[in-house]
Amino acid sequence: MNRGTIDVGSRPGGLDLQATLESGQSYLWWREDGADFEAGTTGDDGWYLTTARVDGTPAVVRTRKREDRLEWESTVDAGPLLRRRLSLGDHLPTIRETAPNDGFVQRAYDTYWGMRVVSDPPFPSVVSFICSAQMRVSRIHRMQQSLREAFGTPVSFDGETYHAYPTPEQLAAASEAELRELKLGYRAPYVKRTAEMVANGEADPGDAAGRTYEEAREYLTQFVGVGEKVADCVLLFSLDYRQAVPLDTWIRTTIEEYYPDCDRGNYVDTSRAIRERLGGEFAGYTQTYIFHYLRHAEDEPPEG
DNA sequence: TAGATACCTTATAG
DNA sequence: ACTATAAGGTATC
Repeated sequence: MNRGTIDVGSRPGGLDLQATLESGQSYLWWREDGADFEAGTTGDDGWYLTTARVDGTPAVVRTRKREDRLEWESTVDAGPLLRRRLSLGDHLPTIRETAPNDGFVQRAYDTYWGMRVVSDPPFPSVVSFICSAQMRVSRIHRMQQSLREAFGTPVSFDGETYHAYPTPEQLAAASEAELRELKLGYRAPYVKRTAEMVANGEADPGDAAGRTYEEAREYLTQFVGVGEKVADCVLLFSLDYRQAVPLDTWIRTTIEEYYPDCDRGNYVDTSRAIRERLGGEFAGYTQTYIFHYLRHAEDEPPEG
């Protein structure tokens, strides 16, 4: 068993672990206490678990926050992995500086200050967001758990057996019927065909990185089940395009209510307009705070 | 090229 | 109880 701690208290903005992991950015983590992310259970002093691949080998990691330190235990040295996946190097005050000085945006930042935009591995991120179409957050999460348990490689850790997130090859080998049994619905063939594309080398979501933002989004839409919105999610939550603003039903409501002039009637132009309105470079970061705030704290009184 | 429609399944509202 | 509706949309026509 490898163990370690990471000081997060001294990092600008600190770390709100629960908000980071339960805000619908990543579907690759689960709570050790088994509580549903939508159950409203508060506090981030319990363990969160995930799997990862280190040099191709499946690993298990668990982490929790104690005071100003992030503690972790793992089958491997998980320090570097956590720093990256949780974006601990992001300078939150600099990011917040770019956000508009609107009341509800500032309240969102106040409420979840310390929440970081994650950097998930590309393939699991693509599959997660293909599954997200017309689906509730809790069920997207459940689907990824089902995929891991049905098709992932078993890994032993601390006396328990876990399952790594399936590889493209493992998902490509699954039948559409098997995927439908896991309640993926019409997303089942999308997941299978995308996994096949990656497995046979036709394309790789990681290859979108390095392109300009809009070219990268175009590249990702070649995968089956990946449209503009899902592509933006992958760019933001996996490939470090912090300007990407996924136009989901929540942000569309926000645009309607607060920024009606940004509605240009189509995805690409509306996306560009709201991206500029939310500060450009880190617009997606701000969108993530807004999304989480609208879903969970809209009725809470403002802080201060 | 822009617009309408079908699509799995489940939780929640009415 | 029972039906309608919506859920972090996309593919297809």
